[in-house]
Amino acid sequence: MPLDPVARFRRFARAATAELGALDQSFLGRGRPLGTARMLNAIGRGQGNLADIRAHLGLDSGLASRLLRSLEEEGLVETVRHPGDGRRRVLRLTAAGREEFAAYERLSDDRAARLLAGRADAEALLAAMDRVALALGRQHAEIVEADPQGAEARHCLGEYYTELGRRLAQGFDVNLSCDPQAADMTPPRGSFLVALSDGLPAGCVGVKRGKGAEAEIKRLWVDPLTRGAGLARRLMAAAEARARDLGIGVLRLDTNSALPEAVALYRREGWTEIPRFNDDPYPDIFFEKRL
Amino acid sequence: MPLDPVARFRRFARAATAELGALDQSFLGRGRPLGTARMLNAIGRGQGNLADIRAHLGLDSGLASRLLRSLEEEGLVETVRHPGDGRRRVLRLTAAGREEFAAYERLSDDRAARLLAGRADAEALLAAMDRVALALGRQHAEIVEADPQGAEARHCLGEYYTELGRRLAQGFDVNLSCDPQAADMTPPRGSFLVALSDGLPAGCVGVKRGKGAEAEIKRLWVDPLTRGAGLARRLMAAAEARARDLGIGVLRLDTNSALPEAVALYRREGWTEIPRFNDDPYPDIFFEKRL
DNA sequence: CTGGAAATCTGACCTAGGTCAGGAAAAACA
DNA sequence: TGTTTTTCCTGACCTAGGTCAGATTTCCAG
Repeated sequence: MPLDPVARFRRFARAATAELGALDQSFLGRGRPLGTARMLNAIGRGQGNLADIRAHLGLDSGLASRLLRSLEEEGLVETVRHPGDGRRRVLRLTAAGREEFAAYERLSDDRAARLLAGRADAEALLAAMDRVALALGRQHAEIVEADPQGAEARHCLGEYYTELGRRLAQGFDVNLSCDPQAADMTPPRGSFLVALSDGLPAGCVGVKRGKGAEAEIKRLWVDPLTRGAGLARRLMAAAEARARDLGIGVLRLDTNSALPEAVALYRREGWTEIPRFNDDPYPDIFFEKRL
Repeated sequence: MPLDPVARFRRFARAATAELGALDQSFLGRGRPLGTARMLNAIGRGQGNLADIRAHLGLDSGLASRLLRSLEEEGLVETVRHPGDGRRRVLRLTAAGREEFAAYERLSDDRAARLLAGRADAEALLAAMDRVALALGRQHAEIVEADPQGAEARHCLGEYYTELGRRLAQGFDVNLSCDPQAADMTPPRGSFLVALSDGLPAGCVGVKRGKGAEAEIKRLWVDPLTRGAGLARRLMAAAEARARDLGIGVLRLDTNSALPEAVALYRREGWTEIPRFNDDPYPDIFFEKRL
């Protein structure tokens, strides 16, 4: 007796609206209108550019200007001339502003912690939330360069190894594979890119410089929940662009035919198959692309 | 490399806020302010009582009055005196109002259908949404009397049988058990109660009248995702109250010790164990309660 | 150096939403 | 019967949010 999918979706929408509406309301507890609080939040998250904030929050320029003014009058935000462009203003929290921002963060964290506390099935609930969040926010992931030994990278690589172990017939042991050196994937030699969906890692790719001018794509991975939205393609495009910036003329990569969606992606994106170029035990198919 | 639970929750909150905020915005497309649209919606869902709507939408009496006036002026709603209490007014959609209400419903349905369409993992996504919706909206389930052969009841009973089959060592086959007659669980003989979480069934219980004055509790079931919020207790309390209304003085029930949480619930709620009173092959433990 | 474009600000104005005090009508109660 | 309570309505008023036209300052291309 399956339930109507549309009704299920709408039940979800109503429950989430009610819950998250209450979350919005809780922001009003600090005696500041919601619009002002949202702008403070955006600045606190490092958005220093008024135009970006306007676009992000969907505000009219007049309104944005007034909200900013009121934050300045409260002493929470200070503005300085943009060094390169005198028309712009760069926004920054004052000490008091950082304090206030932290108070808002605490409100959200407490609420989240309270909702999760004392639930035996918290992990299952979080997994469900991840799935929904990634499904709703698929397109919004942003790709940034990251430290290949940082927390985001370690999360992605851990998931990558786990998945390889599950999908390769012979399993996967990092120690048997040629694990790239971090320095080879750090500028100016190479690069490591992470896709962040709302600040949490959702995918990665490395550009690893070898001896001399040769370079390889390594460790392409996308969170299973996010697949199907073209994120792998975006990661590859970003990696190629970054490689070009680093003066790399030819990229190579190795992969395994047990990963057909990856092989199909490479073919689709203009990679050409070449003979084996290393003695790593795991790959069985090799590609090259001239930039 | 597990991610921070609070960060995961907040990613979910942000994604859902953005998505569902857009959903709210879409209601503005029909040229009516949100408050008015919400009131139209509440009336369309059968809320005919102004005070209830005020409470439900959290409106001031003055504001509610004005919103209602504007719907009347548009010719979407008509009010008549409450038959028993001349101070009250009963609200009802006109033909034009029903048309408009249907248009809003279609907006929501289309949006839901569009988001689900073309997703290979739609069922997994819906399951995740169910889990989140039930976790967030646990407390809101309402208990109503239903036709034991209606769609909600059939859904609950199907899930109930499946779960019994999984949990009883010998499996479960409805045909071997004494399946209650629908008429015995329909007023005035008995009753069948369904818990609805946002309109979708989340649990059920039956009061089945036997020959003469004896009566039994049957088919107590709560959706696994909703468990832990006391819904089973509420269902039992509602069933007992309904039984009392129907003039029943003593209730009995049978269950199985492979369902320890049910047995614990009965003991906690004041039921006393009695000897076997039927020859059904599945139960192995029997209870009674005087009302 | 000059005219157009970009980034922001200012003032005027509007709507939606919300609060409050009090009024009218009906019901409940003593 | 008269008094109190309940239900809803009305008018006055306020705030947050949003729009628009035009001003100011700066940048940039020619």
